[in-house]
Amino acid sequence: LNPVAQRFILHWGEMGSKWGVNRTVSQIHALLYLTGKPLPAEDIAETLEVARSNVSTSLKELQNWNLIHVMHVMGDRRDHFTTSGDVWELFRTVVQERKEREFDPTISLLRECLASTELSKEEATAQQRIKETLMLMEALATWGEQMLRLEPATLMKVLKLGAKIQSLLLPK
Amino acid sequence: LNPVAQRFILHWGEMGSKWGVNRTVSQIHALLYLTGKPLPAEDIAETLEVARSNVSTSLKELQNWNLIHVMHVMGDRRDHFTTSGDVWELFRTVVQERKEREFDPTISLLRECLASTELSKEEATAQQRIKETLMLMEALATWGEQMLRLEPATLMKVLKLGAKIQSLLLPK
DNA sequence: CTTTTATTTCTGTGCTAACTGAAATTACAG
DNA sequence: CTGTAATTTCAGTTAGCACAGAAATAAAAG
Repeated sequence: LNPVAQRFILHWGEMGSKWGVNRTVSQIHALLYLTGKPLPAEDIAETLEVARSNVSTSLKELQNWNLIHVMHVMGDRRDHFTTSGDVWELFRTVVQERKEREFDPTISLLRECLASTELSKEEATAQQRIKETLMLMEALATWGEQMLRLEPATLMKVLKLGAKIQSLLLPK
Repeated sequence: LNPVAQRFILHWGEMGSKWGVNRTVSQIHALLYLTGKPLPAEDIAETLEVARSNVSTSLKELQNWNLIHVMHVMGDRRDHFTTSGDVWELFRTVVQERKEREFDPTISLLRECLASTELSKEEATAQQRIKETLMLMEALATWGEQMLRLEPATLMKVLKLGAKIQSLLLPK
């Protein structure tokens, strides 16, 4: 394994950990991403020097995240795995999944909190703050959904526009 | 502690864990946020039923994240802690910190990877993909910085605009 | 300066999640 | 069918983080 690739993969693993993603899972994904070719589980295990069973579990996890898919190679019975080479698509998938798994349930909970009658008037501050948290999260969720539906190229333009968006906003 | 507040705090703790933030740290922050009033470490420990020392460490951590600050109350020697009641400000702070701690170093690493001469031409795919990852991250970083400099109200308008931004983009 | 109060640092323990290696299962080849 | 290859599941181990409690330090009061 090329030293540059190795550095990338190790860093990606650490990065994953800091964001609540299993290290091996992120490493495997990084490897598939850099390699660009479908790899069988055994090769992955060898390259990353982890147990074959660990690779199996991690691949399942990556499939649950919709980040990789199985492929087959002529004359080879083994499953091979690839990931998209489009970094935008990968980004979109991760955001999408995390939104559904973590963001949406939190929004539900906040709604329930506000619907509850158990908050007395001494807790007006708390109620107000939960409300504002909910509004922020709803706004982010809706906006995120819309942004991720855009084409990568369009999305890139939006990013490039950056703060200049203000000027388009003001005339109103 | 109000049952609603309790639910909120517990959920926030779990949420934190999933994003790589220590559970107690997130819980303390949630408590301070809901309470709205400066609390001494001891009260926090009692309310959350964790060790006083644990609170001490977690408060330090929150200070490192610029999420809370120390206050003093007349006639009370103890340190009291508060967090901003502005959810936008909190959001901004977290994004800012994570960008500096995790995003920026990754960008540096990717640059180093590309500058390295160790990638042979067989690894052209890898090189290309690192490059695209770098470009995405740079674009996000720059854009994020600009967005977070905007006033909360302006930022909210941008979110509300959502995908309609496309129409403002097309005429060009 | 001594005593009390507040806070932090440190050390050991416990818990969780990750991981390995073995066993079981599944899929396929002959 | 039988045997082999591939994959998954499972049980036990390990490693790392979170945490409690004790000890140390710092700050203030008297």
